[in-house]
Amino acid sequence: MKKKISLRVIRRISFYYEALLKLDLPEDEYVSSKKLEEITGVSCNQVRQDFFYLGISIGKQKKGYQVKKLFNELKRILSIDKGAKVIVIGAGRLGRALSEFKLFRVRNIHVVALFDIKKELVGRVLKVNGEKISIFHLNTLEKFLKENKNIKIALLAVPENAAQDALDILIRFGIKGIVNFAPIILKLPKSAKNIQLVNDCIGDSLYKIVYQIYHKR
Amino acid sequence: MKKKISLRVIRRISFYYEALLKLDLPEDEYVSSKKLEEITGVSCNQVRQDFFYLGISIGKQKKGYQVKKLFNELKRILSIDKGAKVIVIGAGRLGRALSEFKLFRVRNIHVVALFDIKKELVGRVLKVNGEKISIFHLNTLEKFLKENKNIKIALLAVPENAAQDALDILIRFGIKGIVNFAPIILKLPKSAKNIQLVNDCIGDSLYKIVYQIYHKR
DNA sequence: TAGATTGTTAATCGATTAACAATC
DNA sequence: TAGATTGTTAATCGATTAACAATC
Repeated sequence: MKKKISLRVIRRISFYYEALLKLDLPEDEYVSSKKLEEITGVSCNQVRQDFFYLGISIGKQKKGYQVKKLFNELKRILSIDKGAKVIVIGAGRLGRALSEFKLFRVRNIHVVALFDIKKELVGRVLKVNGEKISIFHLNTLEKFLKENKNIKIALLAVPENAAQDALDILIRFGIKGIVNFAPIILKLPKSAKNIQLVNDCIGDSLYKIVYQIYHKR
Repeated sequence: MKKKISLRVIRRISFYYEALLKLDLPEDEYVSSKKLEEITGVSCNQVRQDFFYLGISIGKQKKGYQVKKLFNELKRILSIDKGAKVIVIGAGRLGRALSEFKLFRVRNIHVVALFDIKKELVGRVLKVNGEKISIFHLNTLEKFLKENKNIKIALLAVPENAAQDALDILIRFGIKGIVNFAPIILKLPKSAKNIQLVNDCIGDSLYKIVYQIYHKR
């Protein structure tokens, strides 16, 4: 599939999916774009535009979209059934918070291991929803990834000064997708081909609020 | 000030500011938009466009922007000198991670207290950069805010099912700006006037990575 | 039938990129 | 002077909103 997708579209698709989950309607029920607007706050025009863009054309005039079918389409786009196993680099508070992030479960995304270099963290085991997740030493990462070829995604939650090094290591060991939560903009080395990197600047929204509070008219 | 500002502009302004911090140049040195492009990855055209939009016109042809002056402008826009005291609702891992988030310090943003309802959390004291931050019971929030009128901003890091209630409480007690980190889209009640709310969906970037990994060509 | 809702196109809006005269 | 860099305008690009024919 060649279609480029923006973070905004992914976000809205997520809203629709979560809205359906929340509604918990019978599978043969229908929801209209208008109904989705009510729940998600996304305008019905935008909803239909998104569906059109993504090739979802299962609507019935006067009724809307059958819950079951829509679920399937959204699941397909979000790869919910395939899910994903991810690792977290950095087992500080942020890394651990991400590991237990509830919404990841709904998306079938599982944190399977954390890595750190701090003695006092390595060896600890987190319990998340009954599953045990171990914190390993970073120098065992290469071995770990060789034994777990299906892991392609890493979340980076290390301190700012360790982030670029960690990124290089991840790429070297074959990770294909990285979300950087460290407060620094990382860039992919030119040599990195087919690697996906997103910088997630956690504080941004707060800075906007601060701006608005101080600059409000 | 009436000028609307987008999250993207705020983000880039933050980049510029952090880039200057990192460069740590003498105050009378100059940086050009080209130089800022190198460090931040934002194109020099965008840099100048942003400065133009925000009324920063301190550049000298052939030289660029004097570090000291640019610092002052960026500080002014980001209200760095004023800073902000904020509270965190929810003292789980996410709430605690936010409380110790390093980058907030650079922005002169201080978490001064956390609130929760869990017995085992209430009364605990976090140590962040030498400062002590207490976890109080949520039912002491009203009193706390009455005694600390300067606190206008709250970060919401409670579980999904508690988020809407917590938002209502915050508004009732006079909070003016809220960043919601709970995995749910909150909406302001119609009665809420002059309240700023931003939903910060922490997982989004990961979902995009997952999409790209599975749909890459 | 009349009303509601889709799929799709067109119009608008906003954000980014490009261009360039001014000038140090 | 020639080259570099600004401030600003214009062109382009992308995303959202509006409109509406089709039709159940």
